[in-house]
Amino acid sequence: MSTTPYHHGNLREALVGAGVDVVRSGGPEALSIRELARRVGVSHAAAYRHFADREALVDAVAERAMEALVARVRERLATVEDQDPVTRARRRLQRIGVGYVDFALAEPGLFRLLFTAYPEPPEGTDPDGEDPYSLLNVALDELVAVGYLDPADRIGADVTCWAAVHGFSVLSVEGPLRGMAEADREAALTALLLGIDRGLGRRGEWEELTR
Amino acid sequence: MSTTPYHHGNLREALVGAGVDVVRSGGPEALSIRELARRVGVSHAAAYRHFADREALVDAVAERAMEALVARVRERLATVEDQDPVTRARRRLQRIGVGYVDFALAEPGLFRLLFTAYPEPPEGTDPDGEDPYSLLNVALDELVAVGYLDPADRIGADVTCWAAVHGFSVLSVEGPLRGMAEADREAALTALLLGIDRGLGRRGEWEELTR
DNA sequence: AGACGATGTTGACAGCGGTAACTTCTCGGT
DNA sequence: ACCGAGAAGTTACCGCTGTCAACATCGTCT
Repeated sequence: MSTTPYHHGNLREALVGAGVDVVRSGGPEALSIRELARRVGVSHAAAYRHFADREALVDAVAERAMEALVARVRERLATVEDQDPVTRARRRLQRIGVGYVDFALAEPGLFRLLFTAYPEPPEGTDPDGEDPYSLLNVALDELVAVGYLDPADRIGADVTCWAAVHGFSVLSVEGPLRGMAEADREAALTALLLGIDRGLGRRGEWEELTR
Repeated sequence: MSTTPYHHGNLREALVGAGVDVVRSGGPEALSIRELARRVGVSHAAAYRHFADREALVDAVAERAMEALVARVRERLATVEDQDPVTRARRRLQRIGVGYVDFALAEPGLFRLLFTAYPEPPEGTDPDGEDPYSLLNVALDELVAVGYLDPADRIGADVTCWAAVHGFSVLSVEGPLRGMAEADREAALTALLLGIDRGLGRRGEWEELTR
């Protein structure tokens, strides 16, 4: 009876969990059905009872990665303590960016996986409404509400912010900015977020946001 | 004698050329040594006389892709005809961004390949000095020279611009912005480039850059 | 002429995604 | 309490890939 039972119990979860481990250490390209089956101690064909194909498995792991990303951003968001509404809103936007990049650098494998799952839109508006894009939009609406961001400039601001932060992450994780010294990267990110903040704010009534 | 000669002549070039074709139509994942060999009409192992492994082949194709990207950006750059030095410099920066994104959307396969070649830095400072990053730096220096960009803000400006434009491209080509309506994307890109321009310019002495 | 190095071929191996046919277990209805 | 249906796992196979080793062919230099 000490022999492993014929049925695993909850193979699906086990596979996804192993998938997260593999991607964390080896990146998306290390994610193979056979490798995961091996890790879980099951034949490779068993996985097909729970996933239509490799892509479905990748998607499932990507979902986990997305949850981790959102968690990281929320975490950073929670550290904002400013009282002044304007400063607070601006800082919140900044924190979203910091959290996003943080995650990308801390978990390059998971981050790359998120945008490697080519066929299906990795983010978009999740039905459960838990994606970084939503958080970003909330933050931008807040900036409009407190009067920092001109409503006319609100259009396209989401894409601009997302593109800048995502681009920075991609270039840092798998692009030419990889291998940049930590301090330099920190400075570059600060400059980038400052640039966004500056580009969004109304002219005149502007004051540098402290680090 | 009409039989194909035993030696191909210049197999390396032929393989890379076929590689470009394959990637253009099928993306980086369609790039396989055997497929290229088949297209060129040569045995699958012949490629190993010219490339150490698949990665080397991918790199060679990526180099071509990079040349095409630079060509596209230069092309766009050449269309700037403004006389006023400041406007001219600002517009040149804008054109670089437009060209970059244009290429990404026109050649998604080649663009993705550029940043799929994980192990080796795809861009970086090429010895022959022909990469988009150099063009960007020249444009930014120009902005400083004409007095539009504060020298203090020059630091990190390169990364900020690159990140924003690259991020926009990535999100449009393989990310959540894929499938966005053409007009919407156009508007979003305009807003993004405007945001960059605005974020860089000195306060006060500022005036909207016409489309 | 003849040897040699570069180039191309054939054949093999392992690992991958995916499918089919078969086995084992679980569970719900009588 | 049974027992049959279907869920879950297994083995065996296919074709594809990258990669290597052994062999064949060609131009070229002496």
